[in-house]
Amino acid sequence: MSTIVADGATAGGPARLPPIGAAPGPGLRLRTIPEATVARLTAYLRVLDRCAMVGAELRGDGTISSDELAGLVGVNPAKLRKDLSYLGSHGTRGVGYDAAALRSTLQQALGAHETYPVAVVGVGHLGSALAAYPGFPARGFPVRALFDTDPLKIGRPVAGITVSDIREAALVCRREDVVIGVIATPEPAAQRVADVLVAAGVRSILGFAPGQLTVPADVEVRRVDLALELQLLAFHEIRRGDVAAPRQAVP
Amino acid sequence: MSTIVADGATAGGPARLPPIGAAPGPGLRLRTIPEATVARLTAYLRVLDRCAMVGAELRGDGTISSDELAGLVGVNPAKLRKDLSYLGSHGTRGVGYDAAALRSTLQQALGAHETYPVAVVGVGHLGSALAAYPGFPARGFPVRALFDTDPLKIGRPVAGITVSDIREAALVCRREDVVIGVIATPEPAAQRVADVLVAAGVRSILGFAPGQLTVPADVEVRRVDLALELQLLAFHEIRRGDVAAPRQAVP
DNA sequence: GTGACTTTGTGCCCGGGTTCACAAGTGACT
DNA sequence: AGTCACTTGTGAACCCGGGCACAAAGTCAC
Repeated sequence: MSTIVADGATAGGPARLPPIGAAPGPGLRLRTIPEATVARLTAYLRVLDRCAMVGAELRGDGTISSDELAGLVGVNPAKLRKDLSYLGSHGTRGVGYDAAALRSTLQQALGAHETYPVAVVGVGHLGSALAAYPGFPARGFPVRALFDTDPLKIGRPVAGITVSDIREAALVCRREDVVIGVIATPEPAAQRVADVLVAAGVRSILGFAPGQLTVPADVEVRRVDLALELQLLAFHEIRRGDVAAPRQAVP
Repeated sequence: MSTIVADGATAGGPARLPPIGAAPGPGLRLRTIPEATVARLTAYLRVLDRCAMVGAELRGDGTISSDELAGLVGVNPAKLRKDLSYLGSHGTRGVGYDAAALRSTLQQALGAHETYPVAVVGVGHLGSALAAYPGFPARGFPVRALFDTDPLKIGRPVAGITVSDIREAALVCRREDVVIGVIATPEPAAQRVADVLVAAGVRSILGFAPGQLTVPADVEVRRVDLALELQLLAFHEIRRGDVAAPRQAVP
C-alpha cells in the first residue's frame, strides 16, 4: 500500500456525484472515503445481507440502530455512524436506519450490484486454491481466466476453467472483461506478470508475492504477504515471551 | 497500510492501552515498535538477505546507506532511519550501516533466528495451498500439523504432513510445539476452530475467514480477508470510472 | 400540541505514523 | 592537523483515523 505507489488520492476534494440516477433523496455527495472505512462498509453490508437472508430484522419495522449494527459487526457505534455519514447518511434520528434502504445504499456505493471478473496468474497450489475459492464469486468476483507458463498446465482445466498461456493474456482478458488481476506466481516472476497484466489493460492488481511491484501510476496494487502476517504474529510472540517468562513453564 | 484489522472490539487490536496511568509493566523497556515499522523491518531484512546471498554488497566495505537500502525496498530514507532507530541504531554517521551487523540486528529483533511451528486447520483448497506454501518454511514458519474434521482427509498426507483430527489438536500442538494457528476453514466453523486452538494453547492466530473472531485478550488475532482485498480494488475501480464527471460540487 | 425519549450526525480532541529539516558525528583528503 | 563532504539520528510539524460527547431532529404518548 504505502510502499508501491502513492495512492491516487486525487489532490483537492472533488466531490463526486451518484453513479446512476439514485431516485430517492437529494444527491449523495461522496467525498474521498478512507480505505479503513470502505473495509468496514463491506462488513456492514455483509451483516445486513445475512439479516435479510434470514429474514430476521432486528425489529418488525425493518429498521436497525447504529448500536445494534455496530454490535453485530463488532465496531464502535460512533465509528459506524461516521462511516455511514460518508455516504450521505440516510438514517432517521430517533429511529435508526432502514435496513433495506441502507443495504441498497451500501450496495450502490460499494458497487456490490455488479460483478468484477478476475484473472488469476500462476496456477500453483495457491493459484488453484484461489481459483476455487468460493468467497470470490459469492461477493461478485468470478474467476474467469487462469494463466500460467507451464505447458503441462496450459489447456487443462482447473476449478472448471481452462488454463491459458500467459502470452494470450491480452486477448483473454479482453474477451472475459477481466477487471482485476491476481498474481500468485513465485516471486521472481511477479514483476514480469504485473507488466503483462498492465499491458493487457488490467488496472487493479492483487499480488501475493513479497517484494515491491512497480506499475504505472493509474494502476492500483494491493499486496497480501502471507509470510509477513506470520512474522507479525511471531513478533508479538517475542514481545510476549520477553515480558513474561522466556523459557520457564511455571514460576 | 496493509491489511485491515477490524476486530478491535474483542481481541488484541492494534494497541490496548490501560485507560489511566496504571503502570502496567513497570520495567518494560520494550519500546513499543509500531506494527507498520515491524512490517518494514522484515522487508529490510529480506533485502539484506538477498544481498548477502548474492554476495553483492553495494560497496566493497560491506556497508550500505539508508538511501541505498531505502531505494531497494521502496520507502522513504528518513522512514527507514527512524524505523531502525527503534532498534537502537547501530549505524555509523558518514558511512552508513554495516550490512552484516544490521542484518544480524534485524534477525535478532524479529526473531528470525528461530522457527515458529505452524498448524493449519481446514485442509480444503486454501489449507492445502498454505501447507505447501514455500514462503512459510523459508521464513521460519514450518507447517508441522494439519487438522480437519473430514474423516476422508484425516490420516492422509497433504504436502508431506498427515492430517490429524481436530479433536486431537491439543495433543498434536503440544507435541509439535505449535506456536501459530492458521484457520482456513469455511466461515461457520471459524469461531469453533479458534476456541479449539486457544484451548490447545495457541496464542497467535491467523484467520482467513471473514467475520470477527472472539478470543481471550491474551490471544493475538490477525485476519486476512481475500475477498475484501478484491472489494477494495473494485472500489477504486468505481471511483476511477466515476471521475468521468468532472463536476464541481458544493464549496 | 407538547413534552419526553431515542437516535443520528458531527465537531473536537487525541494518539500515532509520515515527512521534513537540521544538528551532530565520521572518514577522507590535502 | 584541518577541512570538507557525507550520512545518521531525531525533534517538530503535519496529516489522518478513532473515539467521545453533545446538539439537532425525529418519534411516541397523551
